[in-house]
Amino acid sequence: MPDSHDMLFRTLADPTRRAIFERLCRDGEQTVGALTARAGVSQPAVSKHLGVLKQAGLVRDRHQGRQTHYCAQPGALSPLIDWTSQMAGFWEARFDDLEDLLKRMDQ
Amino acid sequence: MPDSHDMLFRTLADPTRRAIFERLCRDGEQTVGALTARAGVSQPAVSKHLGVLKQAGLVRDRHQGRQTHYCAQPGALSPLIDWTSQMAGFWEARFDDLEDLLKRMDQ
DNA sequence: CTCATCCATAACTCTCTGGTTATTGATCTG
DNA sequence: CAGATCAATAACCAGAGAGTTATGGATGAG
Repeated sequence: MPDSHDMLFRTLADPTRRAIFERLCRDGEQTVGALTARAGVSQPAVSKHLGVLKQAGLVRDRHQGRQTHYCAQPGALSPLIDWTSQMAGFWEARFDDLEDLLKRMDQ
Repeated sequence: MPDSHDMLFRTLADPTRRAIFERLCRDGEQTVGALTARAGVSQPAVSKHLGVLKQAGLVRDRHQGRQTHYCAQPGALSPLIDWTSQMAGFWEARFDDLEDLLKRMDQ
């Protein structure tokens, strides 16, 4: 069972994909065509990236006629935030341990 | 010019590498041998991962005799935190815009 | 109905990278 | 000094994945 961090980090590791997500965060809902126009890669490539982003829960799609609108789901970033603060937390915890140790040594 | 986000995301995308970093955050400074013992991959693989982590600024090394000690530098995660909150920020800004719009429509 | 447009999928290529084993350099030990 | 241990590097391999072109299926327009 690959944890959610894994999918999240792997999904956001690609610059093109991250740019698409950023764009959706900045400017809101976009059609595939609009995203393709600025992505610098072909339309199938954009569709594939959107598929990966959707799989990771980072975007939602909405079909309207023959076009598909995608919008960002920034809430899906929370595991990433959790992980980051956990790492920082471990760091501080160990720092506190060191402080305790120094205090005890000081006595 | 690949921004620092890029290197950071790419570095943390690999599960083995991320596990090594997590371990250094949790348990503090470790030798290559100690890390290899729990990494599930060969020593050269661990050394390569540590090289990548170091390149990204996520770890520091300290040579002592014939062994090398590595420790995490969680401060290097800050661009990642910045990026994440920026994405969330864009989201909220657009939400505020929507609120403004609705307010104006309400008048 | 016919043609055009939009998006997704298929099939393929090519590069990148994470893994391996083998080796070397350096340091500790006897 | 000789042998052993630790970590880094070299050389290589295989799989993943990001890109392409080609195609198909569905919807809108004339």
